[in-house]
Amino acid sequence: MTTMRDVAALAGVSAKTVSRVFNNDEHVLPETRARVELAMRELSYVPNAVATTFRNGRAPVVGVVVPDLLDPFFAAVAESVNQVAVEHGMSTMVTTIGDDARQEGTLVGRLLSQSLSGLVIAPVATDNAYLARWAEKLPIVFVDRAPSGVSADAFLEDDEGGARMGVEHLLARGHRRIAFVADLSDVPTGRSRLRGYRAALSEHGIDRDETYEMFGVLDRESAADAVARLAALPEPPTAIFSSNARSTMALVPVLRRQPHAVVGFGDFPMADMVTPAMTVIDQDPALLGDHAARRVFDRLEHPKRRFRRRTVLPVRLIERESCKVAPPTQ
Amino acid sequence: MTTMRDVAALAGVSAKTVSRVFNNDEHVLPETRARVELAMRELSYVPNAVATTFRNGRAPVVGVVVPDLLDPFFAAVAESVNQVAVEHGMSTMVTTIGDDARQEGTLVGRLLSQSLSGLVIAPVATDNAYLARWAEKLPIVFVDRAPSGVSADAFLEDDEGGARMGVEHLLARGHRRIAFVADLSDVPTGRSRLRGYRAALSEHGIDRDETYEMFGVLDRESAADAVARLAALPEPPTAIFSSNARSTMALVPVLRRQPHAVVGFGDFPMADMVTPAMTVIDQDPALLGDHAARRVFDRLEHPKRRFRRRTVLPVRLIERESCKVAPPTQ
DNA sequence: TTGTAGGCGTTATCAT
DNA sequence: ATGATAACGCCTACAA
Repeated sequence: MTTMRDVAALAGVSAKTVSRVFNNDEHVLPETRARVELAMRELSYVPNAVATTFRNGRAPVVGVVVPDLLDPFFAAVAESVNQVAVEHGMSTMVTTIGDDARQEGTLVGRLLSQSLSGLVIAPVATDNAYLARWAEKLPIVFVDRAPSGVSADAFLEDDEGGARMGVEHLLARGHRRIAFVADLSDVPTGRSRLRGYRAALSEHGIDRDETYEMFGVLDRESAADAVARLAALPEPPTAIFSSNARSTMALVPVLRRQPHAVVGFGDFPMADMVTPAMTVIDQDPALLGDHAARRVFDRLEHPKRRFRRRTVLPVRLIERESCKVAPPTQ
Repeated sequence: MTTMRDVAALAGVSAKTVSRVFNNDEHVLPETRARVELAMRELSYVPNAVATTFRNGRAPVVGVVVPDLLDPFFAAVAESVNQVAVEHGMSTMVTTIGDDARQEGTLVGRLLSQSLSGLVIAPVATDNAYLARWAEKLPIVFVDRAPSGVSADAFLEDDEGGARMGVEHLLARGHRRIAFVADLSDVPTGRSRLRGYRAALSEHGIDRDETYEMFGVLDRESAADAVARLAALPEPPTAIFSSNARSTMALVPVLRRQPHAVVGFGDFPMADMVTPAMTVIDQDPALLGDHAARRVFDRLEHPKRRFRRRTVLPVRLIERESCKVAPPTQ
């Protein structure tokens, strides 16, 4: 690997001068510059980015931590963070942590020990206190899920309001027995959405029925199972509010056999083409990722400036077919 | 940031001893070890990974380069590379390069200057010669698309055979006028699939009709446009072979208005739930990514060993509904 | 068993 | 305008 010293030797200057040329420092004579540039080309010099990072204690890299890249929501977040990073001449380092909260600290720590310039994280752990010691050293921005145990910027979507909107949509169509399905019970977003669901019901004078709240709907099998259990209840629900896109997608096949009016939180590709076409609360993950990434760079560029810590982006309901299953005439 | 020196000072030993303790070196007295470990905990010492990387010239990081994370195919590849990396105690650095081949060199160069341990790449550029100088320094493994201008390991799916299989499926159902749609004309995978398409036709004595070969089908709008142009031909095709999942997904809405028998290359989420349910050639991107990542580590662990350079994974046809549109009775 | 010296490649500081 | 020096944190080689 050619280093600056090699280039310097060939050009008959010091390493520092090569450094100056490479970094477009003004204070280099044009002819010196020319000689150095020639030498650089001759040796096809590429700087060792690690050495530079080591030197200034900061890598031109933004870390991205998401549960799962197969979820189009998080893929979109990662994608847009990456775009913004590239705009700023940086790279992204993406790590997925799965649904296992216990791994989170280890994996994120491994990432952060790389002297990243910033971090965008959608955590799965309910306690992110392990990030506190890093937060002074680099901007950390939460997306999709609020920080807990550490104070940091956060870009969230209106989980509670969105859930409420979805449930109200079902109520407006005459449904009274509305179930709630979600993937895992302890994900922060899931909790907020559950709150919104309950709020909508209680505002309409409907008593909460815990047997209507189902968790663990991760795939088609568990979705079929959940719907079967709901159908077996003495007063089976006529509608379902699905708390996240993954659960919504898993529900689609069962709905053909056992129709229920459904509204899901989170749009997904082809949601309008599946049968039934799914009515969803749309979140715009790309925008979320974009905001988060820009905040990282804002913080880097203006260390003193004060920013709003928590930004909640609105969501909107996209009406398609799945909400149109009629309630029983009473 | 606490360093080994800080820990050493507190524990009353040399930095080297701290290093030994941290790396589980045998030659440390239990009591010394205990003192050092206490000091490490007290200062909550985390090693500077960049310094280590700098020192041994190699980061515990595998690079992943894909065109686009929103494409579930590449998301799955990235996801499984990441899993294998984590298994080996490493992280992944994912960069997306979009469809712009000209950016590829720059972005990949930026990535590689970080002293990565290995690279898994699904290139968009038709010439990857810029990788030649890196290939001696770290294992580079191509996925999905074969290397050109550099020799490297490659894990590919059987593009030509898969396309042939898909077209033959349509032929077997009585179609004779079969169109080919793809995203971009110069992607290597697209070329192979076009070859397979042509081969299947010619083996069945059908003359090639270039007006049946459409490119630029990237989204629903361009898909509608392409189908309209096909329908306007003097002898409009009755079936379509779609060269990739993105194009196939884009085609779904038009097919409802203008039915054609369709087989697509590449499965996608919910393909069985959309209307019409899409018949596809399935590729298993997770397996592709897994193989590629493992090859990276195999190369790292056995620098001398010889490996098969090119591995082609089989594909299989998943029959659903979209292929069942009947050809006109003649 | 423990410690010292030196260097990986780059760049900030201070001279000249 | 250019150069010498030193330092970033860690680890290998060698010494004690």
